[in-house]
Amino acid sequence: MAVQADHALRDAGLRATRQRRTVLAALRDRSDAVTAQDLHGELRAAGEPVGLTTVYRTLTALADADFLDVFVREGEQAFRLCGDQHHHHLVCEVCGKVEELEADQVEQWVREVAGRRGYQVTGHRADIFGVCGECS
Amino acid sequence: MAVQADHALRDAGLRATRQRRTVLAALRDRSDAVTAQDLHGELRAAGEPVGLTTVYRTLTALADADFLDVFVREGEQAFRLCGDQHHHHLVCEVCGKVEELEADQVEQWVREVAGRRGYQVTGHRADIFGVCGECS
DNA sequence: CTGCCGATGAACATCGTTGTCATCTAGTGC
DNA sequence: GCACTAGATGACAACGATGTTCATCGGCAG
Repeated sequence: MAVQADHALRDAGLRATRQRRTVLAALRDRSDAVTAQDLHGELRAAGEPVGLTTVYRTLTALADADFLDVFVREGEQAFRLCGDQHHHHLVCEVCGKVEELEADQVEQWVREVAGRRGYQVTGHRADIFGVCGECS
Repeated sequence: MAVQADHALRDAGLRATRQRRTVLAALRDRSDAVTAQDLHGELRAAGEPVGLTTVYRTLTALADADFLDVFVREGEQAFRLCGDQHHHHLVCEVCGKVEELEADQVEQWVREVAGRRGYQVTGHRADIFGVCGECS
């Protein structure tokens, strides 16, 4: 696993440091999105000495490399490990759990609309917010 | 027009002040999204004495009343006057122009997915980013 | 017209995030 | 192994967006 993490980091053009491995491992263990500050707090509480700046930089770097999804809520950004394929999200607003979705219907809609209006598509996003079965 | 603006404000439970009319008028004149700071700067430059705090408060209040759409880009939020019906967006990343879309396909997809996974839907968003005909 | 209460705005406080810089270390070449 | 160097770290400062305060102003109901 540590090896996998190293490869992932290497692929992103990043060195495999203890701090980065720690951050990646922490992200692997959860299906909800975390804030840099929260993650930093948890790592510190777990006895992992990692600087706040480093957590921010690591998360940003991983997000830039498309390893993480970024959610913006209430003025702060939360990160979450994600698949490497294009996908959409189903987010539980109570427990914060995130499920990834494929959506051919949406992809098709995007192509249709953009084509009809003469736009060249550079990207799109489609997310659903709700309350999952367990939380309701 | 001023009367319309007053009604709009009244409907939102807000008093029709000179500053709010000014902000609303400025928003009416553009189809791209503006930042509170930018709008404040422009109003000041145009000789309209409006406080930054007031611009923030007015935009937030109008957004809460669903008069404005809120976009988040690069850590700051941009506001844009929008129709009162639920809609999606087609955004030109070059000129910033925003077109509103209706999308039954998307609505249907949302219901399907949520239903299948046992979620109660509280909201969703679907936006397309691209380059419009004029800009490409 | 008058009074009340919401609205304003300048100054200040806060909070998430990014920049700085001296120090450290992963990973390469020997 | 070993030394070297570019990249990484982290304590701290700085920054920009937004929240708060409070004295003052003005919309609008009566």
